[in-house]
Amino acid sequence: MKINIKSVADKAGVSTATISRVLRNYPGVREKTKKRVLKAISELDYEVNAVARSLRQRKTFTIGIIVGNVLSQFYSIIAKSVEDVAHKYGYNMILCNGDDDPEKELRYLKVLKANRVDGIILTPTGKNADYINRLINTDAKIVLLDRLIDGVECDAVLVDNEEGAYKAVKYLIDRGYRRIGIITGYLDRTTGKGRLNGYLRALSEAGIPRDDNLIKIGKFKKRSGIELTRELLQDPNRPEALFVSNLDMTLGAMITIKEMGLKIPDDLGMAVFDDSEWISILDSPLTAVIQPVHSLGSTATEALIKKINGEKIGMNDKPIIITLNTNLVIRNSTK
Amino acid sequence: MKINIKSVADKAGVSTATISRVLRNYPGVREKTKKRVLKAISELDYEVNAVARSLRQRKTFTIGIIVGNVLSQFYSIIAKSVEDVAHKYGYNMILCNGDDDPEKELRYLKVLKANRVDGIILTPTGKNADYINRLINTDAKIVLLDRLIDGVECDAVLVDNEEGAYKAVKYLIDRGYRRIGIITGYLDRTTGKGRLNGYLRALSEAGIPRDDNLIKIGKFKKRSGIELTRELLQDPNRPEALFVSNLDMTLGAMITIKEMGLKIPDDLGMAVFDDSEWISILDSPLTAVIQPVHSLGSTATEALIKKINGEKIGMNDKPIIITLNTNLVIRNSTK
DNA sequence: ATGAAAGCGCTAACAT
DNA sequence: ATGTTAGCGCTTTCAT
Repeated sequence: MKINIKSVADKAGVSTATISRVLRNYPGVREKTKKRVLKAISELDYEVNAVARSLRQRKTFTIGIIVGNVLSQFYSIIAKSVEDVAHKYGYNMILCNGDDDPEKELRYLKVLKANRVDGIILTPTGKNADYINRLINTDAKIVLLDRLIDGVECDAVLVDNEEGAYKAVKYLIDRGYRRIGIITGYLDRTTGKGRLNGYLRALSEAGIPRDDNLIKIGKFKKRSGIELTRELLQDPNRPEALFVSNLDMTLGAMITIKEMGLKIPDDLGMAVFDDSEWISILDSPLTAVIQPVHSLGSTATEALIKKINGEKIGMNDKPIIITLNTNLVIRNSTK
Repeated sequence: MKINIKSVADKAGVSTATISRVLRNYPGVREKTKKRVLKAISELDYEVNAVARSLRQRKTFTIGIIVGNVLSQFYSIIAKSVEDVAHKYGYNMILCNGDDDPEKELRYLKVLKANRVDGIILTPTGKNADYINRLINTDAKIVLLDRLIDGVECDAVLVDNEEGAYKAVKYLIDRGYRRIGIITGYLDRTTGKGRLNGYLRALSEAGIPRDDNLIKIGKFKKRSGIELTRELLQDPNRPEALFVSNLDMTLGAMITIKEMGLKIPDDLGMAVFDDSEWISILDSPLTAVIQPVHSLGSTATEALIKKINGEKIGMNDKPIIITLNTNLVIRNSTK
């Protein structure tokens, strides 16, 4: 037997309108009636049908989030912080694993639209600009996280990648290193490009000429870290220090370094982007740029919910881009 | 201007029923009509309203999953594997972070019910047995993951915790250790209890008497790992080897061990439950019990979808409990 | 304070 | 092959 608002109404001897009022704590229901209704609800184990409610109210109280890959620590922290804030405001979260694949991203954007989520937080691949622009034009509420998209004007929450990388590389330079290698990811991404730029700025400020042999571009994945580190370190004229620009690549780098039998900091100085507790218990804990990952997620979600509620978050209709700062923790990975 | 199935119908000059048929690839629509409809759909950028469809079909093509804590590697792998399989069958996933908190668990169970998800995968806290039984009785499709609940009969997918722990501890014994400490979590959980039992079985088979000073029970969290390891190792009569029964506690244990300046394996032998790539690049990579985490998630999801489709997965209406095996990887954490 | 009834956008049974 | 229509379960306007 299916129970719905009608069953409750019948049982309580009132109309469905009254049940609805009680359900939403609407004023104007006599205390006595309310009691009777609540009794019926509990006796029938009635739970409102959110699907029907969403249809009627044109509001789902659900936000969608598309992340690159839940398996990486960065995104799982994002997922958690988004969910925390969403929940605080009574929203549910549909988590989608975009896998950094533009096709999956597009598919999920469509799924989220079909499900009429109230808003979307997107860690964009950088593609699908057309579709995303169309969404924005049809009044979809979107906040970008961690990266921007060429050709799309949209509110976003980012990290100051350049400054973070700059601080780390400058630290290496201050410690006396001159030949510093960098391993970074996709340059068509805000993150990859920014981190490279920070590296270059630190070098140039110190009057160290750019050496393209020391610059390796990969995919922000462990595999890239393994391979690029090998390329860099097998060179007879290898760098004295390494800056690795995300955690997954750092894992890869450490695998190669261990395999080659190199010791940090004796054989190689190191600084990395992204922190992890595992990094801090390594034999030589790594100096790292800490991203405010939790704030990234919560800030984006707060902004999204404001947008959903119709509050303006930027000024004069320009999209707002919030940039959060990083911190450098000094550990024992340099001489 | 809102566009719905009616707008498309008007534009294509057919009835909404025909649009619906095209949308769902129903046979019995003339090719020519279909083309016209598709054209109208694309021109209007129409996307079906899944909320309305769900209401009508009484089917949301959504499954809910409640995990302990997405921040831990274990659960994020689970989330990913569940999502992969769900997606393969055309289901979306609502991810809920139960935080191992019975109240949050209950709240989320209600949310999922209200949203009429087609099924639920639950990593249970062990509480809320009454509510969960009521759900099951009202025909909700639920599969438990990783743990069981006292007083609830429900399909489940587990790991052979006892056997895994047994193998690890037996290995330590085979390497010559006799005084072996264990750090484990909640004994009222299938996991905590099973892992302790495996430890005890290995000891008893080897004729080593149980020593309660060597058994530390905590919360499966980093903090417990830190504290319990300290208790164990500060004892003048400290164990020669340590078995830690999950990854978060292992992180904690390593923090304490590093802090105390102890060396593995010289000062202490180690074996742990759960693997991680970080564990394998430690100075002394740890011998570890590998759980088939990915299979856990995918097996549970496959089972859930079968249930949703009305296929029986157990025999004669008994719930089915699938137990997956673990593997022991030997590394360099013992003498 | 409460009820009647329309309608959110879709699907499915039935009719043509 | 296509259309008509009722209705999924709720909310909301308008009556009373």
